[in-house]
Amino acid sequence: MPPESSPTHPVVAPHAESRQHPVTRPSTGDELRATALAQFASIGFAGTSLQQIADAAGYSKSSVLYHFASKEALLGEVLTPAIDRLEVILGRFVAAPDGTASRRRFVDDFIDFLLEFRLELHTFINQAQSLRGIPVIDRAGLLIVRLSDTLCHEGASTEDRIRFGIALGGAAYTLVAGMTFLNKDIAPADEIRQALSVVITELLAPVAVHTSESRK
Amino acid sequence: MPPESSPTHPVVAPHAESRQHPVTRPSTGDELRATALAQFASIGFAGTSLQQIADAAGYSKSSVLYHFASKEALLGEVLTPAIDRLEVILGRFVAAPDGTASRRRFVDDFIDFLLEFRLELHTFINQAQSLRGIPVIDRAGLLIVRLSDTLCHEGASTEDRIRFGIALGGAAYTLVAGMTFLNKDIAPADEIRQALSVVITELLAPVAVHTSESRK
DNA sequence: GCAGGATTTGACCGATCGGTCAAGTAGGGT
DNA sequence: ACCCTACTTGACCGATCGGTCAAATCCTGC
Repeated sequence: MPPESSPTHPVVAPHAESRQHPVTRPSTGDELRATALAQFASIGFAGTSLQQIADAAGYSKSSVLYHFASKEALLGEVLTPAIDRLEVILGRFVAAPDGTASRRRFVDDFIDFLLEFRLELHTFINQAQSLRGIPVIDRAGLLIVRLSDTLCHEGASTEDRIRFGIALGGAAYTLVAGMTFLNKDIAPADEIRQALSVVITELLAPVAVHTSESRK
Repeated sequence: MPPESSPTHPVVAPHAESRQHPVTRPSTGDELRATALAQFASIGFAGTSLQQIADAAGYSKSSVLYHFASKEALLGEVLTPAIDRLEVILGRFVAAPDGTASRRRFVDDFIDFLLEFRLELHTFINQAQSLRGIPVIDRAGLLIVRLSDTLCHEGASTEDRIRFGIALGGAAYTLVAGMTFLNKDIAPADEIRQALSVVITELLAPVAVHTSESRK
């Protein structure tokens, strides 16, 4: 029976260290997940073969299928943490009272999400339509729609929707594809974070104004 | 020998009508190009098989390979018109004197380009990294870099680069993927155009200000 | 009607696809 | 020593991959 996924059980190192320092080396499953994610994001799910993933990670194809029931299951395990995180962010946002401060914190949360799960977002964003029917994809799709509806309310203008779409798709592209051939990783990291914050706020702020802080 | 590509020669209908009215039905090559483009954009080049393209277009796989030398050649013919158009737009922009009016016309040209070649742009934008080495892809990559450099000048800030990336990737995403599951094609078409114009100008205007119209 | 190029197609090729299976190795508890 | 579990792997399966080729079929000028 494959090692069950849910929490990657540490087994050793009683003094819990979360990051993969040489003390707690990443498990085989983690290596495979990371390798698969990189391939899914750049070549696409349909275009990535289990053999490629296995070769890139230094295992055999059979080992990949030992750790994950199928290629789709592997995709599910790869994307789930990102979707969980996005769900938390959205939940926190709808729970808080409408207001500028709440909006601002949401944007901050969202940018943290973008930076941490850029590959997962890029994978989902650009392939959701062709992967419809896979549970994890459908779940993510519903989340995105909920997010859009929450940010734009019901009577949102076309411009508001387009602002949200450009922020979402633009960030996903810039942080993954654009990063590696527009600016050759010339990125002081926190400089990127700050620039991203300015632009995303600029894109999503008008939406906030329309819906809750319109005429003060 | 396959029918040569360059200009789709009409053969009939001396009174030239460019659009595919029932009078001049689209040629087999055009049908295949359109079908392939749709598949490349949604499933990805690597994930699309010649069989799928043939089936979707109502031909056999052999027919596809009769009209196009290979899968890569098909990709090339599909993307080339868009790249040609982009090249013209960029050329016109660098030829004109730096100024706000020139910038504004460039944004208009660019939005026309986005709307007309949305599938081509989406295909290239999200798969350029994994398709490096294919001539048409490398050519498009160079164009994008030139475009970025022209818009941002040399000493452009990280924020400027990110603005350009978000505008480019965001528009490509919104017009293709976002369109079909965020807003169920509720799009009065010119309403989309206008909203797009506002948001793209907003994203690229600061770049213009920095480089040429900074301190008036 | 007929010749001849343009087009379409099915049969076929070696390679690779996702996935199954059984044989094997490694190591810890007893 | 023993066994049991976790893990890894190569051989193998039917299906499909991109691509070749030679027979059909279609269409047009004569």
